[in-house]
Amino acid sequence: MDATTADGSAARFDVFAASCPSRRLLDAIGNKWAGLVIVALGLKGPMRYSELSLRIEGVSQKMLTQTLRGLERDGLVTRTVTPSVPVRVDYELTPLGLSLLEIMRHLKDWAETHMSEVDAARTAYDRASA
Amino acid sequence: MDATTADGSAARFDVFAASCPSRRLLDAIGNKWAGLVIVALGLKGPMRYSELSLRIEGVSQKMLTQTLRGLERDGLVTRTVTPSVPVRVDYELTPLGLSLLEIMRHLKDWAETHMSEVDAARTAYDRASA
DNA sequence: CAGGATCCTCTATGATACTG
DNA sequence: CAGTATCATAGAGGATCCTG
Repeated sequence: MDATTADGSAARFDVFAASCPSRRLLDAIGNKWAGLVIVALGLKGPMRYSELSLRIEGVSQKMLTQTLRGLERDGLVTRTVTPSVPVRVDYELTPLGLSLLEIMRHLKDWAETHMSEVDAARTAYDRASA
Repeated sequence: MDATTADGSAARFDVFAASCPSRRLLDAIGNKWAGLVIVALGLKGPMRYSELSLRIEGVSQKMLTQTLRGLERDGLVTRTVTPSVPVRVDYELTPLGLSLLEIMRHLKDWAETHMSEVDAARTAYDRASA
């Protein structure tokens, strides 16, 4: 993990450098909705805009669109337009998106396994502070 | 991951419900610095506040303190004060924090493996849009 | 050294209205 | 249906000064 190179030739990754790609990873999945969209698309095959909208509780049109655009730009999802009379648009995970889905599943598993501990710690902390 | 049950009997977690704990997981690691702090603490043993501050490029005092407090509250790190003449404070991952570190390593690995693909997709997308 | 307290600035996110 | 455009706002994040 060298932060020494500016060219990036021999350097691997330095999460602590402001310019490291791994920081952009956090941008990609760290935002409020991207992870949720990826997991939603992982549940089944292609999903329509409206399906996603219904499935992901609380997302606004703007945020859903913005998130999908970002994921498309990053090569994580594909956007397929079918020019029928009411237009139909399907979103689907790319292979790259599927690989990220695996990570999201790890996150999900961690949450399922340890979230109660986090809650307990939080309660204890708050009680001690009060 | 059933989103189908309204009764909640058989349902485990529904990431798509606004109240699901998994959303709070995203809060815990999705913010700009928490993940970085965890990875930093995973590099070696306990670290002092100033060490972390130097290691994590770009963090402000406020954000570092705030992040550490949050992680402590969630039971992911411990805070140990040594009342020497200039006070000394060490932060260290708890077992729970270590388990999350594992996930962070998955994320890091994914980034190292696929970030170039993301960059390529991004470049292509931007070129096509121009 | 390790923060606490303030003030200030964006950015992320949302609500609403409109369109091909 | 699947968005785009616009306006509005809370809160994340940062700069700075101060203290035990």
